[in-house]
Amino acid sequence: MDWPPLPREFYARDPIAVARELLGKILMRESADGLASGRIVEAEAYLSSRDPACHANRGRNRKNATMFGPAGHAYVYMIHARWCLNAVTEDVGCASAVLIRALEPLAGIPLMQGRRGLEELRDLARGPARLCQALAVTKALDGHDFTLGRDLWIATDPSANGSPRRIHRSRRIGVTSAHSRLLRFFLADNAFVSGKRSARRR
DNA sequence: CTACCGATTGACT
DNA sequence: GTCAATCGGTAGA
Repeated sequence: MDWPPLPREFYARDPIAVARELLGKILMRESADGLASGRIVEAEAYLSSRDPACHANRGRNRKNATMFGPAGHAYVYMIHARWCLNAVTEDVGCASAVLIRALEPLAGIPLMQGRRGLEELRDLARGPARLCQALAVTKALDGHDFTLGRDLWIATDPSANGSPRRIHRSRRIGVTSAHSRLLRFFLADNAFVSGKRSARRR
């Protein structure tokens, strides 16, 4: 079974559409340690200059430069001493992105358990920094091209067979500005979605 | 060089 | 529900 990467066109669109459609896709990570993967169950859209919470809102700098580049690349940044992973969306210069917030672990679970230092499946990748630790995603992968289909990429789940999924939307977690905007998307009733119980409901 | 920040997490009541 | 540790990046002196 192979896992072809989503094409550039998937990412080169409105980040809200990309965030919604990333739900149910498989995030793949291949490193020297082996393969690990998980189903994306939660994502948030960040809308560039039209979104005060977006890192690119105040213009380009060294840290956010990847967001200003082409869609389909990884934007990795650090918050509270932890790494978080985004997919760059829209056109070059737009600087919008989708934050991948939680995974349901699929392959390489012992590898993820080792990296996280715990066993509990539900805690391995429930949260943006936890999933980066579980998949060994660091600044070294900032700017990485997801469409290459190696190291780090996103694929369609062949077992998903297009079955409709219930998607809920809510306020984004943790942001201090534009708090009221409903730009967080997650699979309803999925145990691997982050946040308190109240944040797992619409 | 120091000071400050944060799209978080984990431990706690 | 609350709260503080976390530390690399960045800005500014």
